[in-house]
Amino acid sequence: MTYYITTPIYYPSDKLHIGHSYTTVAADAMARYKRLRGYDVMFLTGTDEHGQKLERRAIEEGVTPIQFIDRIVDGIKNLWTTMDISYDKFIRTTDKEHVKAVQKIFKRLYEQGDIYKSEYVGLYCTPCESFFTDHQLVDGKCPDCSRDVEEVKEESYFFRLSKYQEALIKHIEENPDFIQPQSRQNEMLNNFLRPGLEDLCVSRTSFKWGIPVTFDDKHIVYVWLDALSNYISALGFMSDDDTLYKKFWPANVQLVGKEIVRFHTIIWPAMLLALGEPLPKQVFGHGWLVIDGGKMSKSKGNVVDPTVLVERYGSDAIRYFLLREVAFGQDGNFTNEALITRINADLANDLGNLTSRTVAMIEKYFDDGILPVIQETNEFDESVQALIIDNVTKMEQNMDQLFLNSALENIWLIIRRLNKYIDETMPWILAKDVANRAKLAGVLYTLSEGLRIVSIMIEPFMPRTPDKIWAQLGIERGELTAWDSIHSFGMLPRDVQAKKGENIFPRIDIKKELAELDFVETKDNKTNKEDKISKEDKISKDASIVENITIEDFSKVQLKVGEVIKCEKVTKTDKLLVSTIKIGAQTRTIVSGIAKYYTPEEFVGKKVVVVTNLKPVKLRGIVSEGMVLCASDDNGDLVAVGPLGEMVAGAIVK
RNA sequence: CGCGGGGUGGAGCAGUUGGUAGCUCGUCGGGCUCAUAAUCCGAAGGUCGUAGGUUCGAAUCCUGCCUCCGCAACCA
Repeated sequence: MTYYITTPIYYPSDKLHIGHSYTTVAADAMARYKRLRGYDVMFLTGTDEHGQKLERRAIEEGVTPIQFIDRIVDGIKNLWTTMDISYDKFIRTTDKEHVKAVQKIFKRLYEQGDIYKSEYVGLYCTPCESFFTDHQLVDGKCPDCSRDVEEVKEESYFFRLSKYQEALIKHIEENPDFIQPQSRQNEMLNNFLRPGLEDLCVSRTSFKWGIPVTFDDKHIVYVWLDALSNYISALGFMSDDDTLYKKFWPANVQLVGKEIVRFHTIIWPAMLLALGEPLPKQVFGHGWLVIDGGKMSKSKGNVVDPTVLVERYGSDAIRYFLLREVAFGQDGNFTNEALITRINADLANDLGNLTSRTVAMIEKYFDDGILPVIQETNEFDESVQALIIDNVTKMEQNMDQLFLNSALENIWLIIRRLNKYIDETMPWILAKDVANRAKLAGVLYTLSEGLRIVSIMIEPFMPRTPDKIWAQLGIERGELTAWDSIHSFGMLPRDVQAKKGENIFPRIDIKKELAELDFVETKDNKTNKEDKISKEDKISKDASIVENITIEDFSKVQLKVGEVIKCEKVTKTDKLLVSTIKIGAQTRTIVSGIAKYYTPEEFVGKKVVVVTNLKPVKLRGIVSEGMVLCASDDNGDLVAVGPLGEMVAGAIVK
């Protein structure tokens, strides 16, 4: 039995954040679980190392692309080591084998007619170095700089994506498990497949950092064909030795974030269809960790660095939190408070404390901490055992569907039941009477055996904790820690020898910790921001340093006070308001991106400062004759600027 | 009418095929003392966004509306 699971390959232009860890930890838990179940597992992760952005980043830093990338990739591998990621292979798209495979794939698709050479016809603005489509243009001019654009034909290779549209729809409809969760499947069908696919441009000539097309070396292979191929090139597809490919492909699960479901469920399968290879059995698009309800992003400065957290709480705790807190497939909140609450409640109080009290009682009540073999059962044993076996079964079912959080819930039901069992049986009372020795030993045996079963069940999620529990229960890794040993209750020999150790999960002082985390993280994000700014300085030396201008320069800008006499929302936009503004005798129509901050009603009647000699532009079909001045802060919050006292509309601002 | 996902006790969420609304955290009261001020029991707290409809019966199906979040578009 084989099991092949992949994560996306990450783009090493920056340090990874907690979101990347989330995907990878989930894949790791599955890989570990399947190994424990006896599968021959291949767990692949890696990095996508080509493209213009990396080329540029390297230039900024004054190093070669590979020097730049090597450094980041080292960091990524270190992160995976500290998070106990048990990948079997780490692929880099700069690996020789990968490069060769991509070149062969490209050639083969070309030779069989699935890739053809054509011209990418685009409208190009030379100063802005950008292509635009027809409807992006404003009055036939560049939307960025309003200069003329020229029609440029760039020779490119295209992949016949459209040819596979019907086959894909059919495959998706016939294999409801192919795209999971269901909502993602709907999205793909409604948004992309049914409206129709366009052929995909798969080569570039505008930059060099990539895999050259062998038969036409002006071209390099563009990201799709390059990056997506990793899942099979890693197994030696089209190489001299494709035993791994034969063994593991098609993948059982390809785990991806929801933002890249489209590439993995349309472009990737189309490529495989073209190659005549089987499609992965499942592509699972999980949700995001959001911070305070919003997306994590560098500009917001709310990026969570997993290394900081792992250093403080250990990888098992972080892994547990990630997999427990959010329903897999949906978005979930990440907050430090939720993290610490979970660690305290579930790990310290429930699991950690259960271990402590069990072990402590065995040591305290029995000589040398060894349970006597003569034991008696009690009225609660049966229900406890039944609950354990039931939840073992349910946990396995949940794992097979990738419901990791539900699987963890099953485990915790057992843990809670065991804590309750202690109160029900009251071993400290039994300990007072020698006549109850056998009964007492029976209670502590049930607890030990329950704990042993739990310790095995948590191993896929928390690879370090089981050893600590086993040490306290006097178990060595072997038959007694094998997965099969949890399918029936009572595998643990009766003469348990317990030995108290350190608390496996110390309780955290939440108030103190939150304050410290806050401090550490703000500092981190700040330095990131500063780093970024200083880098930008390097590329555009003068852009970020504000130059002094003369009064003549300033007087080129004509500013006037205007009164908003009419204002409404531009239909089908989120951000645009169109206002009629009275400036002296004339009125003007001005479009502004302020709908998030002002309603049309409250904007009417406001006196604002308007740039009156700005070249008119068309926005969403409306000619905007000027600009309303607004102040905005780092968070993007925005407020319009107006005269502090009474002033007539049309007054000049200077 | 661009696409998709939400709106469930104070907070965060479950509710797979329609049959008296659950979990965790928090709050309050109680029990216990083996344990990491932990644990166990109990209580308060929800007309499941809203208005209709289907049904013997709907958080669960259908329709309209309100609202939030992503994507797309867009920010002179």
